[in-house]
Amino acid sequence: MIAEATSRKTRPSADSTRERILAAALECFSLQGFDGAATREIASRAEVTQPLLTYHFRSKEELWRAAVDGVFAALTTAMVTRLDGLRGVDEVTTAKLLVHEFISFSAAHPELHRIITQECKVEGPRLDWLVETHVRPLYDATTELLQRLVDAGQLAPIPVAHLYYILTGAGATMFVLAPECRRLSGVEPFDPSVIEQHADAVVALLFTVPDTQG
Amino acid sequence: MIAEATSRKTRPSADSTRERILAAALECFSLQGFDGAATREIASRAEVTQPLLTYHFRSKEELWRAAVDGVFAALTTAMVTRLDGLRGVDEVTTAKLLVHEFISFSAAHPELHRIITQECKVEGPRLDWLVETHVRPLYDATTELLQRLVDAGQLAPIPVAHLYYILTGAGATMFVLAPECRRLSGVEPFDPSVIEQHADAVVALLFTVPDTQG
DNA sequence: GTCTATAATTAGATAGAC
DNA sequence: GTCTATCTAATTATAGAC
Repeated sequence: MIAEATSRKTRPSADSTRERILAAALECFSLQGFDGAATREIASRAEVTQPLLTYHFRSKEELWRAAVDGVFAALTTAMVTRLDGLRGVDEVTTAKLLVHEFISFSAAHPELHRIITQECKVEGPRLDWLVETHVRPLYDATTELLQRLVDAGQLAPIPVAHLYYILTGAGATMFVLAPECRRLSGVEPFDPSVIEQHADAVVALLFTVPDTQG
Repeated sequence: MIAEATSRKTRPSADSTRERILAAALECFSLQGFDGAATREIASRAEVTQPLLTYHFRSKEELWRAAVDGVFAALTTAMVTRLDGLRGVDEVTTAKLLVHEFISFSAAHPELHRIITQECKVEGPRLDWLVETHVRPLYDATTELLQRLVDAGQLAPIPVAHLYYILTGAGATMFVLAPECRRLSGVEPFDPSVIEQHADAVVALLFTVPDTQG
């Protein structure tokens, strides 16, 4: 029905196929790890055959990288978009709202933390690539903000490396361990009001400067 | 050289073999997950052959359970021993020292959190068993203490399910992501003084009740 | 209690038709 | 761009010698 541009190099179906493969790959890799994920299952979820993965992405390794690129791009977009909406807002309020945004993202995309946790188990080229390509920019931006808040007396005087892992761990663990949380407490972690409540809790604990009087 | 009791049912070598297998199994399962861990590698690390695992533990599944029993037994021992040394101490101080103990244990045995994280990715009988057998007693004891502290005004009024995941996430993540932490910050998470500093930080943030005056 | 040898399954990657 | 068929290697579990 619709005339297609003759200049395009790939068939119109290819884009959506790639997208489906990437979505399936992210899911499988985050759930089962790089070695544990079977390319056949990724293909099956994407409703294509297994050799097609090799056609679109040269190898399992490159497919993994493309899938990881995807989540981090989504995170960056979410954080930058939020920040753009906060021009002129003071730094403490901005930081609190960014923590909210980060926790919302962690709930919507627990794959992010799962992938990092998976790869942090064994030293290797995948961890090298992951940290240097994606995590370091995130860490640097976060800890720079945290340091300014500590210097301004808005955060407890704790080294920023510790604050970083307290923030990310406290923020994400409930969603990464969602099936456990549901069983133990009856709380549904992905309920929007629960996500909100969790973010409020983390912000409340983080942004309360302790008495210097012990 | 040494005369052995004739009444024992297993050879003297068997006990130490079982221990070596269990140690190797815990390491492999925590690093690679149940499916990812190869029984051949577990056997190799324990310096035995692969069919011997089947002899001592009927299947890979039962080996996994035995290995998991081991870490949780170690955690229980550590916490109970610490608690026994604190008879007569007030509840707030006790709680703070138990948080320290938990964080020290998490640093010494990151396998605990790795195993839980692994299994929480897919619903299944292993997760059922893990939660009901080992995690629930831990969760119940912890949240009962947290609730008493909230009621006494010693902790911010946050639902205990949230406090539980904030505490465990904030306490353990730095050690679970140790290779990343090292690269990003230069901080060595397993340095005893760093562990101590991290525990102090978590306690400081957790036990500071926010101003009700916003 | 520990081994060697092997059976049955499944993995990622490739060849080549369409 | 997508498929079927297949190769090679690695997996858990088992049989049976010692």
